[in-house]
Amino acid sequence: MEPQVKRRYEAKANVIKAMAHPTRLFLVDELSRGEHCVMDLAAMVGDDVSTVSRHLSILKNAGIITDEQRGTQVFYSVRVPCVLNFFSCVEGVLAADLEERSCALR
Amino acid sequence: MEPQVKRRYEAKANVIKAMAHPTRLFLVDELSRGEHCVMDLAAMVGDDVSTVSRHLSILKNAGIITDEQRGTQVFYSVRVPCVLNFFSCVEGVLAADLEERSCALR
DNA sequence: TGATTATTTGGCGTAATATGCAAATAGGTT
DNA sequence: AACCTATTTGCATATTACGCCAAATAATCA
Repeated sequence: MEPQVKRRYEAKANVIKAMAHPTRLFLVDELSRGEHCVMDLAAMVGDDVSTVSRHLSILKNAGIITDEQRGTQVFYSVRVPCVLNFFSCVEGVLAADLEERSCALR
Repeated sequence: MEPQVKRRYEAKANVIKAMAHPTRLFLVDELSRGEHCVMDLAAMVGDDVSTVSRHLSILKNAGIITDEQRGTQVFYSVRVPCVLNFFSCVEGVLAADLEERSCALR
C-alpha cells in the first residue's frame, strides 16, 4: 500500500478510534441531545473528572465534538451529526449477531 | 451508569473498535467491493499473512464480515453494508477539520 | 490579592493491543 | 500415506490505551 493511501486510512481510523470506547460512545450520545459541561458528564459516567476530560479531548481532537468556554465551565457539544448514524448501524450489527446465534441453535 | 446500560455501550464500542484500525478499515473497504481470500488481502496490505488473518478474525468476531471456506482458501466478505456509511461520515469529519484549520489561518 | 470552582495536564501502574515468527491445523493432490 | 498450500494459533515483545491521584491552569468572586 502506498504511504499516501496508508496515511489516509490512518487519519480515518483515528476518527473511528475516538468513538471506539464505551464511555466516549456514551458521551457522544449524550452530547447529541444537547451541550453539557465536564463535571455533569463525569457525574453521569461515574468516572473521575480528569478521566472524562481526557475522553472529551480525544473526541474534540478527532473533530467529533466542539467546546465553548463560559465562565469557569467548558460546554461540549456534537459538531458532526452524522456520527449518530454509527449508532443505528452498530445496533444493526448487534441485532444480526443475535439472529445468527439463534439460527445456529435450531 | 447502570451496569445494563454500560454493557450495552461496551457491546457497541466493541463493534466500532473492530473498525478502529487503518488496516482493518482498508480490509472492510476492499471487501465491500467483493470477496477476497486471506493471502490476496495480505499482499495488498503488505503485512504478514498471520497479522491479516488476525485482523480478519477481529472483524468477523464483531459481526462485520463473514467467511466462507472453499478448498484450502477462506473467502471473506462484508456482511453488514451499513458500515460503509462510516466512511462517508469520517470523510466529512476530516473535511470539516481541514476547513476549520484553514479558517483559523485567516 | 487571596480564595473558590472547573478543567486540564503530568506521572505512574496496569491492562489491552499489535505484529512477526514459528508451529499447528485443515483441505487438496499425487 | 506423504506432500503442498492456505489459514489459524501460541508465544514473545513492543507499543499504546486507561484511569486515578496530585499538581497546574484558568476564570470568577470576595
